[in-house]
Amino acid sequence: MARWAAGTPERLQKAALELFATRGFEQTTAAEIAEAVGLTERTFFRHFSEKREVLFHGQQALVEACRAGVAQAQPDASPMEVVAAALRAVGAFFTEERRPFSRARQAVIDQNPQLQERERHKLANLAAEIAAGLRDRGVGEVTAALAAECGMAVFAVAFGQWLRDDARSFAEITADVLAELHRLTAAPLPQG
Amino acid sequence: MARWAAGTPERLQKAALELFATRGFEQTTAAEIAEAVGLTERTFFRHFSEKREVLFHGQQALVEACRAGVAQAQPDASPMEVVAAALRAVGAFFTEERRPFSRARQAVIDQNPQLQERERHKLANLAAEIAAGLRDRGVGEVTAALAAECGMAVFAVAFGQWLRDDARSFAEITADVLAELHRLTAAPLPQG
DNA sequence: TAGGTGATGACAGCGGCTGACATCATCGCT
DNA sequence: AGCGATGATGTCAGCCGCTGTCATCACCTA
Repeated sequence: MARWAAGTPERLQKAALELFATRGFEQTTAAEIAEAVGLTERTFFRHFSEKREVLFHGQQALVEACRAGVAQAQPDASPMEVVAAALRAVGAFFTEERRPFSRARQAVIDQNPQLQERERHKLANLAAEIAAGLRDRGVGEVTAALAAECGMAVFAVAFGQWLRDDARSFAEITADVLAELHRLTAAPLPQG
Repeated sequence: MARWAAGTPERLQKAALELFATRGFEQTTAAEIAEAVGLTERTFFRHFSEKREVLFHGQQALVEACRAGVAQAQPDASPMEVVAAALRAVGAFFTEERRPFSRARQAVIDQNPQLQERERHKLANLAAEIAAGLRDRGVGEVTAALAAECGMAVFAVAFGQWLRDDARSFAEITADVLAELHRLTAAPLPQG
């Protein structure tokens, strides 16, 4: 057990989410979030490098799930198979219990461009992670980047669907969106 | 002709690019940029909503080229054909004369996460623009979003190549990357 | 020449974020 | 029990990004 009250980042995140939801992101100061859990502004910034980061705490697990998914793909898998493996692994992160929190969090993010920007940034990092994994497997630079970016595209679309559709799991939705991607690009381009 | 010295945003951008390149983005204050062209910090922020925006001045033309590309696509074009049309239109923006500037600008952006974040944000806006155009054509929500995001993926990869490869035009590279996308997704997934 | 318009300057102020130093609770060791 | 090490927190000062407000000044129009 910790010396100090454990879960400080989590408590800050919870308080921040509530304050952002009621007052809005910009109308909430870091000092107010800290005060809500009995801490000071300075301490807030010791736990989070930026005010926005308080909403992204815990996402490291997602990155690692993604990395693991890439690592576990068959050695002879094609780039898109590796990407699919990464997406399946990511499905383990977005469990059913997580959905309410994700929804509340997304509602806040949808209200603020700065937060959307941050979320995109995290997504891009995820893509870079996958691309690096692909390059390690000997996939060419351009192919790796493209496949990873497409994986990001699928993820972004699937995640949005997952938040809306209570009836389907993240894995199901992702599989559908991946299939849709293959359908979309099935016909060759006339001017290709 | 204007009442005041014309091209103030352009002059600020030029000064900013030079200062960012030598000192770095964070080590350069908005006041310094303004002072470099004989203006005050306050005036800088009248031209640019944020310090970062000084590097994105002029990109509205890109958005409009993109929009025009979508509009000019054949009425019966498939989603990916529309995306390809948008990418071709965007090629008109990245002319040969623009390459040196783009390269210098990118070198600065590559050095700073905040700027990378901003660039991704702009790219996402572009994708949203294309997606909206697709929806206007009756393409379903999910398909539109996915196709647009894939277009963004192709653009991101192609742009990187364009900066590196002096010998090829943006249009050529984009066509290649689009072809690569179709190659990547040609084989159906085993678990699809 | 007078008045309108719009870019700029000057100033005050908030909030995000950081560095530096002090404090204090807990842990491990004796 | 006592003691030093460790690490989270508090306190304070300060820079910078960014904004509101009002004054100023250049230029245009009549």
